[in-house]
Amino acid sequence: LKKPSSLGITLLDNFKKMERTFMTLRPEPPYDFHLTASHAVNFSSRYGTDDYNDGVFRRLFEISGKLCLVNVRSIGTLNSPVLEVEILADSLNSDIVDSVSRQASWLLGIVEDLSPFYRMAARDSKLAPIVKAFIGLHIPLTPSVYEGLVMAILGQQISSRVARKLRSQLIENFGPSQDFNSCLWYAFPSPEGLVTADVSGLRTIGLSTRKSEYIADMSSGIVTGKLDLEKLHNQPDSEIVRQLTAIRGVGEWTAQWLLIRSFGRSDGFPYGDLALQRTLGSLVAEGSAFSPDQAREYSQRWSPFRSYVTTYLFAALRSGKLTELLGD
DNA sequence: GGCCAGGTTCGCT
DNA sequence: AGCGAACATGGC
Repeated sequence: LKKPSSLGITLLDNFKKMERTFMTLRPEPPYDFHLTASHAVNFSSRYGTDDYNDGVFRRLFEISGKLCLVNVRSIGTLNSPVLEVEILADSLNSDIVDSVSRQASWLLGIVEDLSPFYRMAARDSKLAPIVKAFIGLHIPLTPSVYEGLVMAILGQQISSRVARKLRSQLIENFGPSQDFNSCLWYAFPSPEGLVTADVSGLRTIGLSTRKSEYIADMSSGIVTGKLDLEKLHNQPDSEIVRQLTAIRGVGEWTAQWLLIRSFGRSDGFPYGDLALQRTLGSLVAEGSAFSPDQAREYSQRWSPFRSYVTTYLFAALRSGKLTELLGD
């Protein structure tokens, strides 16, 4: 089977029993689809279940037991953005289409209004050039808190490269999959799937015993109903952090990360993050990294938009443009 | 081979 | 409260 990343746009040619539908979404301008989709896949062609190649963002969703492949492309502009969403599945109904519409909107950050953040950034001479270079970047969000949590735990402490490998391994070993025209696509594993995988199964992909336990325990909590992550959407930031850090395997870094990537809050700030500390150092302190306390202290000036600051700084870092944007 | 990487927990003072 | 070790793996 071919890897999806090598796939052209000829996906539909041989479809016989597949159903297909289209819809359009209108993001809050300014919206840069290429930047936002690139960020969603971490500036590689594939990240977890998400794939971005040839200008098309693709992801396999599992919606009430049915697997749906979603293809999104831009048919608008930065200031007048329009996205075309194509949905493919064995069978479709209006509930599935509604659900895909909601999830795709959330995933690609299309309802976020960036203008208050841009007004603040314009008054900050350090931040302004970096923000300017990524105008229209919205924050991609995880379809479920569970997915964000599992992905964050996988990424704790290890290099981003190792983390990426673990993430694809997790999906390819334990995620539901379906063949679409000789391309195998994977959806994110369900809590049930990872409970079945068990600590021993999770360890086989290269996770430490401890991380395997975190993930297995958390998945089991969701299956048994003891843990309800989605209900945290109704809570204030501080309460989300409090309840998340009570989960074994979740510390402050992970909780702040989830505020940004899974709850869509504007003011998350993972000040314990080594890469963020170094980036802040090169931004304001001539190169020497900030301590966690310094980072948190300095970041106060960016409240309540620290999720965006974090995202734009990482975008600059990961795209390799940070140094050139700093030298004025 | 040693050390570190987009942390967290656990067991010591 | 604060500090150090252990954790799996890949890259330099």
